Amino acid sequence: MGAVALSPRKRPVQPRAQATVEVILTAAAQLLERDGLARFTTNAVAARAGVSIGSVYQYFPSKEALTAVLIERSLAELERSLTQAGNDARRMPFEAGLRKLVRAAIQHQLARPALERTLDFEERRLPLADAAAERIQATIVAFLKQHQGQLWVSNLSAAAHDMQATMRALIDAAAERGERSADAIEQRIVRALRGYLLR
Amino acid sequence: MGAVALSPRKRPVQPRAQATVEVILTAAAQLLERDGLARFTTNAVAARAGVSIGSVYQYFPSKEALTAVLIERSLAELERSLTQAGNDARRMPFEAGLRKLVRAAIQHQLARPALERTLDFEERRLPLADAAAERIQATIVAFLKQHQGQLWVSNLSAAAHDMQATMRALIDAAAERGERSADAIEQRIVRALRGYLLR
DNA sequence: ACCTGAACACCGTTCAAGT
DNA sequence: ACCTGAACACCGTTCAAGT
Repeated sequence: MGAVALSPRKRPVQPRAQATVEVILTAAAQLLERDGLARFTTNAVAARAGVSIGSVYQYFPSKEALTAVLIERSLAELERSLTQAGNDARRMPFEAGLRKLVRAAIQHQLARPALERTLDFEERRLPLADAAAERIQATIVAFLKQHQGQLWVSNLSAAAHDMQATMRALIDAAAERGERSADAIEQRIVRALRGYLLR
Repeated sequence: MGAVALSPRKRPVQPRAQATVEVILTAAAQLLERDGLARFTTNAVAARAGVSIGSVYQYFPSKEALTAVLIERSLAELERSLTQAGNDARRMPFEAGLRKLVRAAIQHQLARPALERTLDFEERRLPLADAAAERIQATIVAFLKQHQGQLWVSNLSAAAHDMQATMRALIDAAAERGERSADAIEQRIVRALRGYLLR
């Protein structure tokens, strides 16, 4: 029935408590990375973090709230490098700028491919209204707007959405095959997006 | 520790039992479609199917075995329409053939987008060795081989894998935005794949 | 052959009790 | 303020008992 509570319950004020929260989040990330959602249990998180289950629920109102924080942190990180890439791209021709954005996404996703893939899935399942996600979308739309004259697409917002989906899919697919060369992945994504976008 | 058992446990021989298995699978599909993995419980499946939980476990050794059968059926269906499309494509130039394949994938995925997306996620989580999936891959590789002279890609197997990932991503993204026009989706996917593939 | 439902181990979450 | 762990409702899975 009721929606799942996702926002952290209570802010840790003492340094000791901040450390507890970090150790819990680290354990959660490691479990999600190693075993995916299947063995991601609150008991396993507490055990791996070396705290009692009660401590987990003191700061996180639900299992999903743990995932939500990991998603937010990941998005904040992606936002930082994508904003930087977007700024660099401003003085570049279309394809060089596109390459900058693609490169930022690859580096982010390829750092921890298994974790990112799971977070991604949960991101679409959970009703997060994340500000970083909206700024990421806005950065891509701004890039597209800048080159709109050369582009085939008219709905820039939908195009930005499709770009993110395509980048994620091709990075995940490469990671699944065990590929690790960012250069080769970059080239393929740029080719696909150029075909999608250009007039 | 041990791997999850995925193959059906026992074949229903009497018509009554075949009906039981079907009603269980239908309930499972409806639950997955409506609520995703979150509320997909064996108890809910049994209740919705109107059978006892014992009956579910008589035919399926685990919850994942239910999902596995749904995945296999979905792949078998996609294989049928993709094989047909591949045959039609044989007498066509590259882009018309590509369009045939893309159209088949769209029609399959857009029929039940939410269900297909969840099955897709589980497909990569579960250790399925599905024959239909390999024939789908082979069909796409065969198509690529036929036009290899015009193509930029050298690793046809990786390219076929990327094509499937791209198609799924762009169909899912469109479905997520509420888009329902197969024509518009087709055009965007064909543009992206043409850019990816062509020299 | 097929179906049932109580039983058991485990998971998500709460809460009274401690420091 | 922070932490603990027993307690409870529920879920995955089994199995003895039925037709």
